[in-house]
Amino acid sequence: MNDREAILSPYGEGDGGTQHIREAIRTAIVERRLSPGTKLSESDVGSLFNVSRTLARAALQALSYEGLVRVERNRGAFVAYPSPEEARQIFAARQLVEPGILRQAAGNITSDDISRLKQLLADEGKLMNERGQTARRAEIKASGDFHLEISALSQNLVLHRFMEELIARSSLVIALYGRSTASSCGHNEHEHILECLAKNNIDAACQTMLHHIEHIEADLDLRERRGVSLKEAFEL
Amino acid sequence: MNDREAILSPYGEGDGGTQHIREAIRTAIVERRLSPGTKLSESDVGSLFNVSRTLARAALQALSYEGLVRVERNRGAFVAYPSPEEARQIFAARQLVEPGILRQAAGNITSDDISRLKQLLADEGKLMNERGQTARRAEIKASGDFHLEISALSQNLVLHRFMEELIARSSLVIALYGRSTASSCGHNEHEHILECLAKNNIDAACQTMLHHIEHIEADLDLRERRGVSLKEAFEL
DNA sequence: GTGCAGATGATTGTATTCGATTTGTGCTCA
DNA sequence: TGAGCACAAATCGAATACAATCATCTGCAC
Repeated sequence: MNDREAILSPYGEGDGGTQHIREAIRTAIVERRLSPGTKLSESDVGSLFNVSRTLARAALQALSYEGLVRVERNRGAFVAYPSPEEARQIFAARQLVEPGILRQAAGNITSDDISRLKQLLADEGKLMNERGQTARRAEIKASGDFHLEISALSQNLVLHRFMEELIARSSLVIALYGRSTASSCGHNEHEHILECLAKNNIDAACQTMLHHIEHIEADLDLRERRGVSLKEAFEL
Repeated sequence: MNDREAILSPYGEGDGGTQHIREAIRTAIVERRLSPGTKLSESDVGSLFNVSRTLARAALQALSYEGLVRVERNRGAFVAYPSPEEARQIFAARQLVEPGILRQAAGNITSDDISRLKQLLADEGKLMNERGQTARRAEIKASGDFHLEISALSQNLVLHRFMEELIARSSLVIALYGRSTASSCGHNEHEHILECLAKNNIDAACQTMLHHIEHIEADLDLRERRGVSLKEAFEL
């Protein structure tokens, strides 16, 4: 997670404490430690990180551009509560871009990359066998990381940034609408994609990727949880 | 441009004056009234819009997430000066997503949409025949608007947002590296795409779209303008 | 004349303050 | 008892103030 930092923040990496707060909250959201709808008060965030509201506000603003946080005027910031429609759009976008990204990545991949990815999958596999919330969380994260590694290999920062957003929001969606621990079924598919890449069978890799995303989405229970809006969720 | 506003800002549309400033600067950049490398001092921006530095800063920050503005720590904000590599990545991303978006849009398009788009192209054509900087600027903008209309028809906000970013940055790139007024050659291609859509010949539309983007990129003179950095550009 | 050191001015980074808006609570009155 | 209104608390929105950083300019030594 260390050397990724450079890739994760292509523009204005410094920005003092804002970036730090942003990353921390982002990770917390992706790992499900913050559940959708949770209120993120500027004062609370600020005091939590020992900074003023100014920086907290900037961080929350930044997260709202990624779609992870919803800011309502004069109300405050809340962890995003993606609607089923939003979820569908996110996965439609992934279906659209990921095969293309994979194709580009395949052109740049080295054997070193392949073994590194294999290691990543092995780690992911270990997590799968563990029980408990933290393992489950780490698993969600690791599952996303595979896709991010692929997009990094495409050597296209614009696309990589977009994928970061999509993966983060996907995690949120899975956390919300995920039916089972069936993300484990995705694990095999990750391996299969990697095998195809190793054999330079790019078309098969893309096919598998498409099925993979399809499977993830199929495991969701995309039914409206709320009648009018997510308003009620705040009070809990 | 009025009713598009709702689409343009899916999240947190209010945000007081920040959004206004952001739109104004964004439009100025896209229309080439602000050239790449120009310094955007927080105080200057603030006094220009009669707001405090706080709001100016927020607007610049927001623009930096779109890639239109570059913020350097303790240095300030500058209109982005995309590198040739960045330009290539932007167009690679467009090549990747636009055919897919077009395909989705084709599924939703109505005859009303088609006539509206025809009108848009007609307006664009008028601008092409005019001379002068302002006409050229409006033409650049109109050319991008066609692609944005298509992405709006895809009814996928996530993808639409991404396209907004790509189109805006493309304008910047064209302003920087554009060789001729050859964006006019793209006009015919827009028409051709629309004709294919009208005939429900989706594959041909996608093909044309790919060629179109290719042509735009081919018209660029993607050679590094600066040796070390864009530092010199600031002083001018 | 050239090069380094310190001072100075401008600009950004962050905190604090004041004002506006919303929400929640309790009171009054029908 | 319940609806409506008014006041109070909390939170956000924006502006201002202060601190830190960087760029430049000057002056002195070599």
